[in-house]
Amino acid sequence: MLDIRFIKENPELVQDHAKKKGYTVNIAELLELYAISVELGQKQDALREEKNSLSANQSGGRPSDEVIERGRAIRDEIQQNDEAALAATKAYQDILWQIPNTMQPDVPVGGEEDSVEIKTWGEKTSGAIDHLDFAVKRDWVDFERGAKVAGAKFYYLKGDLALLENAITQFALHLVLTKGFTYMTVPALVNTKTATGTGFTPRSSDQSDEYFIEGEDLTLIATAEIPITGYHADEIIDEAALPLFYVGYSPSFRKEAGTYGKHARGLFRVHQFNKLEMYAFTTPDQSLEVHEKILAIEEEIWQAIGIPYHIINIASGDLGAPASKKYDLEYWSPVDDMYRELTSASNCTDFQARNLNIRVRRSETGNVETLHTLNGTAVSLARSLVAIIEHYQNPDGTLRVPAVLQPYMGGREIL
RNA sequence: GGAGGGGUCGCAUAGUGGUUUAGUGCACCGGUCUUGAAAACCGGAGUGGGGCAACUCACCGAGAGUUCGAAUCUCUCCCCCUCCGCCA
Repeated sequence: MLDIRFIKENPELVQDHAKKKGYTVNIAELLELYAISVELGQKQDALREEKNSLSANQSGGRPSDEVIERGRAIRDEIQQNDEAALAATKAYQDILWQIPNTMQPDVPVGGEEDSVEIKTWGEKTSGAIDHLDFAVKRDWVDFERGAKVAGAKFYYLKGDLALLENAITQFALHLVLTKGFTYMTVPALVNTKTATGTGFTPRSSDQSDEYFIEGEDLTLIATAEIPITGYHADEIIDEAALPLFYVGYSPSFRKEAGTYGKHARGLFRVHQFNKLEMYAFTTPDQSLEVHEKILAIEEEIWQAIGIPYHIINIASGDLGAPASKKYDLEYWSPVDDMYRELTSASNCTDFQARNLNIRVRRSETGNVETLHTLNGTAVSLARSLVAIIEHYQNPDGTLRVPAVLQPYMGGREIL
């Protein structure tokens, strides 16, 4: 969520950015409800002050009937006001939670088609066999048995393709580790507080993309970003420790309801995939630079593997609530003759951190402030396999192994 | 899952209804002393909200309750420890 005081000082800005992101929120109503909440809170505080002074004057034994009578009256009044005060607080907070993060000045305004290409790398080629046809012929992937065992869009990876997935993970992990990241594995299920704090919709929402465990306060993670964000919840981190870099490996679960249109075939969009995710906790003044660093690592990975791509600066309408700016790395698909999303890097500034109460203690002043969080995909495995099959296939049905992955495939050059 | 024991301001602890809006030790910051440091002594210091400020409110795992008054009593839940059960 945003800082209510920031909203109070910049109502037009917040309203404008929310609109550009495609969110319908009423800032004027929010501020009105907030004012009511503060006013009721002040009233309660005054009553509590009197209550405290009454009991502070007692030194043991039973106070006079008068004092008890006054105490009862105060207690009842506090209780009566409490309902309205809590309702007012909830009313403004309900709106506050719906307000998306503000954006950085260089975010393009508009919908998906307004995202701006800022860089291209590699050669666009054309004409390749669809990854699913290619892989099924080699008995490398089995969606039919996935459906039998779990449901549509679940799958098995088999043999060399499963081994290649492991090789990609190992290669990317070792590369990221040279950049100062700490490797962690994470809980694949998280509680509601962690999921919603990271910016994912709760169980109650019909738009939720997450799977929920019935009868438990548990959500299957859609990305390791969720448990890593929660890792430092309710902590105050010394400035000297920042930036903190983590790289987490986890399965990712997504319902992907209503996305059965284009590009739904095969491994590109599935209900479960493995992912290696980079994550950073930074001071507010470090996050812009770290965002570029994370993007640079993503580029380094995909240049090393040898997949042509471009980088786009995601337009406002496609950013989502938590991100203040987002880069996508889209690889060039010689099957579809278009770019398709492969990885993503977001600067969520203090939006997630405020939800989960993650702060930094400044070295010089000792002041405490909300820190910044960033996340970026190192490799998203199912999609990585699609890209590699499309670009490294041979006409005879064999697959070349990208040179940097060969050490992780026992030196094999052809699969 | 069962039984028992616990969760207190960074760490360690005191506190079983009213000068506790939480004491003490360690660590931390400032000062005295010292050539400098250590030690000793003096003082300061939690997080969040409201207020221009003085100041004030909330927070002792979370929530609810009893009471004029709750860290302290009651209930529910969460987490940790020990033992048992189950199990990679």
